[in-house]
Amino acid sequence: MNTTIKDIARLCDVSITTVSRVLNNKTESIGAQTVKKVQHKIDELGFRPNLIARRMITRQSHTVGLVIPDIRNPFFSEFARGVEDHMNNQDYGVFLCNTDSSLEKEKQYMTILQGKLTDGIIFTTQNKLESSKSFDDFIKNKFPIVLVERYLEGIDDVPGIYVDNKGGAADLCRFIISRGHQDIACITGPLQTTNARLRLEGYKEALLEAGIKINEQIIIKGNYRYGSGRDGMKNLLDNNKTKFTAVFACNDMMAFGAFETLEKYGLKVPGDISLAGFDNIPFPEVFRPQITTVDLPAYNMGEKSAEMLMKIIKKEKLSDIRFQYSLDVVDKGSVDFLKV
Amino acid sequence: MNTTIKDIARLCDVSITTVSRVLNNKTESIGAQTVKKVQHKIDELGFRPNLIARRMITRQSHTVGLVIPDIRNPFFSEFARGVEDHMNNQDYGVFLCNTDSSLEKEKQYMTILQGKLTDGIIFTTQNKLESSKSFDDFIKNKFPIVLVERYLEGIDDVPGIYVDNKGGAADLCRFIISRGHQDIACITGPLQTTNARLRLEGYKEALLEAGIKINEQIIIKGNYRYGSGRDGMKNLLDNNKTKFTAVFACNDMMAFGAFETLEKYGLKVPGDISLAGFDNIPFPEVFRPQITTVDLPAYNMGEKSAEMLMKIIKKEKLSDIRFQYSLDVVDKGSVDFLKV
DNA sequence: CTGAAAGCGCTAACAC
DNA sequence: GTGTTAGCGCTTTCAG
Repeated sequence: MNTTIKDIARLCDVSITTVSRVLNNKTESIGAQTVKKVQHKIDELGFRPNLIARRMITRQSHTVGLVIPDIRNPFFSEFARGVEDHMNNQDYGVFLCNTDSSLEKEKQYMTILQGKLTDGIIFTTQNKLESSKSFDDFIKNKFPIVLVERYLEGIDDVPGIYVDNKGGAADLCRFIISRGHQDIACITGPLQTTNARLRLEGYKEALLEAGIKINEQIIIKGNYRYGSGRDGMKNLLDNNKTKFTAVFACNDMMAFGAFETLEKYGLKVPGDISLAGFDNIPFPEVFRPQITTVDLPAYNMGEKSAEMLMKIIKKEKLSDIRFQYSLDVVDKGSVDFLKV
Repeated sequence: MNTTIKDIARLCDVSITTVSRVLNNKTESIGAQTVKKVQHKIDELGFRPNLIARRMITRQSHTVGLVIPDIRNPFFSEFARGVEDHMNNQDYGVFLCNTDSSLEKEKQYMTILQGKLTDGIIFTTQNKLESSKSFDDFIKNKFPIVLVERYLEGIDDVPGIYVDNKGGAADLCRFIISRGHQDIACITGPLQTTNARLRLEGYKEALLEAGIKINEQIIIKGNYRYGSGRDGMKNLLDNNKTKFTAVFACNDMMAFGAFETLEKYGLKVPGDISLAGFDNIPFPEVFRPQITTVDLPAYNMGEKSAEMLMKIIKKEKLSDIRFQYSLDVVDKGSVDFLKV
């Protein structure tokens, strides 16, 4: 049997209320002697109050759920750390849920998290259709939730944080164009997802604005994974009849994959082909290749979403129900001036 | 007000016991009609039982704590994923705690986790003295815990999983020696930690066994961080009078740092200097440099520790109280045959 | 087959 | 200053 507040009370010859008060630092109205006596016993026995019981009464779990596709993805581990650090400062804990973006797992976790296990949820997903099914309950129940880069059609009153995918992609492409490139290929993300579509839109916007015609032949569909970058590049090199001098891969992983192919074909980056990605996955600076990219402020986004969630939980007013980060291009030298 | 089991009972005109039974699938002894009626109401209202209340009674949280230094470190995110996957299969959740190896944070988290929030803890730490202070309570309380690569002096009845640091380092150095190298420098980890000491011991063992004299001049103290690899290498190159043809950095991050310096000095790896690390941090294969290293099976270790912890929680018998992984060298070509 | 009642360990009015 | 008491929402004997 575990020691409880009752045991302490008995041992100290006081009521459980008194013990409870000491435990909660409500000592203003208790004799200094009593406090000391009780505290001493608590320390002596190494007694820890049962938080579950406390939570039952106070009706808050002091925990939030963090639902992400995969903690091994550097973006999400950065993000998670941002969440945890902020929550930790507020005396909140984090319950980790990896879903692999599987609808099944997402639902399963959501159900558990709703069971009073958490006071709120930060939810991210990727690589799949933007359905709102998993959220119906949450939205109905008004369960505190913050969405991260999740675009729900027809629903705009759910708090969320977003990045300016379109603007970032456009800026990056403008940068490429400013180096003299006109024939710029694109390896897209999975176009069922809004953020992949937005990046593609940004690409098109920048080209059109520069008076460059969109050539669908050099727009290859990928899925944000390494392999699809590698294969997409192969495809571009083997089957395509249009020339191109630069490639915009819609995320870094695909850019790395594309690089593998370029290297295999004996093409230099930059020099023969310029290459750019998106995400700014953090690697040591000595690593090669270094690919020009667009930075996603993962840690900040984690902190920000934690901050928003806390406000919702504490019923404070949100300044913006949706927050959008603008994105910066990070020049790492993989895009150079076009030689004439 | 939230719906509770009581509401369902009232609405269905049955007792709360009956509702509880339906909720827990103990329907053998209930009329099919009743079950249907109750289940229907539950679905209709989207009712979810309060898990906190349930936990209070059943006295188990179905959650484990995962205490790690930093989820952003690829080793720990792999590890964490292994833990989560195993726990998930057992219907257990994971409560994430980043400590930055700070004693303060560790204690803070431990206290919370012990407060019945979790049924057990998986604990890892690094970069500091192996004191048992944080654990006194746990060990006294017999709180289920699994240590990961944490060596506690004088305590050997606490379950833990370990890797064969000494053997791995020795094998790696034997590999280097087998390529003809005799003058092998070493950049160590922080020697207050047991695992850094063990890696150094492995290095020495391999050299001695090959009849090579240990030269303390080319053993540089590092701290497992990138910067200390970079600076250690500089130190080795600038101030040291003994020649060396290979360097064993006691982890990959330091090896990458060392590589930065070598590159800056115009030295080729391999060719001019052979270089090896430890950990096998996962990066895409296109990346350069690729450093020969010793693989740490992070994901497996996560799964294994989760498995051990579950056995302890369920009071099943552990086959071994301590489990040790043997380690394999991964040749990535950064160590070549010594030119004569 | 079903229900009444006793708690789990704690907090929070409300008394004294 | 301190104690009594009534729950929080659920599970679980034990009766019927």
